[in-house]
Amino acid sequence: MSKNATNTGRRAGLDRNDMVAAALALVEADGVGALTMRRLAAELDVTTNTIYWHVGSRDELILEIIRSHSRQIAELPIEGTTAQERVFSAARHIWESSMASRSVTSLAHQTGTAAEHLHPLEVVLAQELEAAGLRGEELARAQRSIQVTVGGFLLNALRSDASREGDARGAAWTDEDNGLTPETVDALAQSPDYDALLADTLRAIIATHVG
Amino acid sequence: MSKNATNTGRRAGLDRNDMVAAALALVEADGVGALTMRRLAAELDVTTNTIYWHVGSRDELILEIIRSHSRQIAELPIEGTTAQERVFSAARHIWESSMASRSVTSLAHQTGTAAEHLHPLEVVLAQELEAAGLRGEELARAQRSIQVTVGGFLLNALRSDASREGDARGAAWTDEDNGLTPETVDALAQSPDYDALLADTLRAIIATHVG
DNA sequence: ACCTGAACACCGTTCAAGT
DNA sequence: ACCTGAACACCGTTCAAGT
Repeated sequence: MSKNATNTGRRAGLDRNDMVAAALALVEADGVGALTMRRLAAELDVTTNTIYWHVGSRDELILEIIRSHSRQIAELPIEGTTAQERVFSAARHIWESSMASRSVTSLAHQTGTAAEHLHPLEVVLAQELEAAGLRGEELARAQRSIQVTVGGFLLNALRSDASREGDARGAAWTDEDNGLTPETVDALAQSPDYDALLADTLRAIIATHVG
Repeated sequence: MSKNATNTGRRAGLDRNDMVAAALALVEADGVGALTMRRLAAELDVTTNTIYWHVGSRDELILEIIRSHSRQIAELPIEGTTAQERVFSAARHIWESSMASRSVTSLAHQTGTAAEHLHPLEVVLAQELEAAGLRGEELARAQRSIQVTVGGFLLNALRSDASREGDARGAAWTDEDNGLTPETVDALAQSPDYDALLADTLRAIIATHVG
């Protein structure tokens, strides 16, 4: 667990960044639930107070994790030639990197720091919207509509991850007498393909704003 | 705190429904954070074990709260004459009743029981989509796209509630050198009108599915 | 059957004290 | 300046015991 071999005295020799890095590693390895001050302290071979001294509080630690990870997000190249395609590409990048690091995304969602987390990619989206000719209030509406929608899909997709196997996700639809067609009930009972669904939804939204 | 005057012995005389009702009242009064087994026990003038005996666990209690509140959701009348208008109306009902009981909605979101919570209103939406001529897989895509989008807006709107006053919500946009137009930055820095934004977004999505 | 008292194994956080 | 030991005020949950 201890990463510094040149530890002469009882000083741990760790700084704020080491704490944040270890916390990020912990979350990525064992999920959001594993991030407790006591576990992190054990991982670093120090007391919880050491973390408090360097970081301040659990909230600050989480904010730093998000900021730190935010800087590590690679800015994928925007693809497409038309304005709609390029905006679509920028929007999907937000989805893709969020899904790529699900644990951190979950942490960001649970702590209300999702905006902070994805800001770099959101800037790229805004730039593409400007390139498409949008400005000011008009751009803000498109931007937010896209951001919020992607956020909604992330929420559901990450929840699907968490729920066990093919359990009773759509059981509510089959186990009751709602006046729906059998083929509709069947379709609703199956687990959705969020990836494809987001693509369709995004295209619909983007078409109304840039075109 | 004690609601039963006819309490002869040391028996509390409370059943499962009383626990769930008190828990629901607690959440609506003091928010999700107030729902601890110990606080609920104190509210009912019993020990936590009494709750465990009647309900089982905190997770079961929350599920029952959601189910109980789900039954209390009034089914507002669908408005509009065209298919698009009526689907829009059904979709907005999900948003409206979720916002009307924010605390329970927050609880449902945090515990992954949002689908359970809003299911009655989602059935109404599905029925309107069938009335609009959709069936099976085609309907499921429309249904989910709408549900997930509304969920995303709820997530953001409820978070805006929680965040203090007019603090640094859009500060990230103004405090940096992203190559954006000043009027765009200004627009993005302001707090969004989720209600109006959802209306626009829903119309865009619905238009692509029912026409 | 229904309920209590006491305890277990956790949390985040703080305070006084050490070097 | 940097870190420990011990404690406070909470959690959810369980177990043996009472009536």
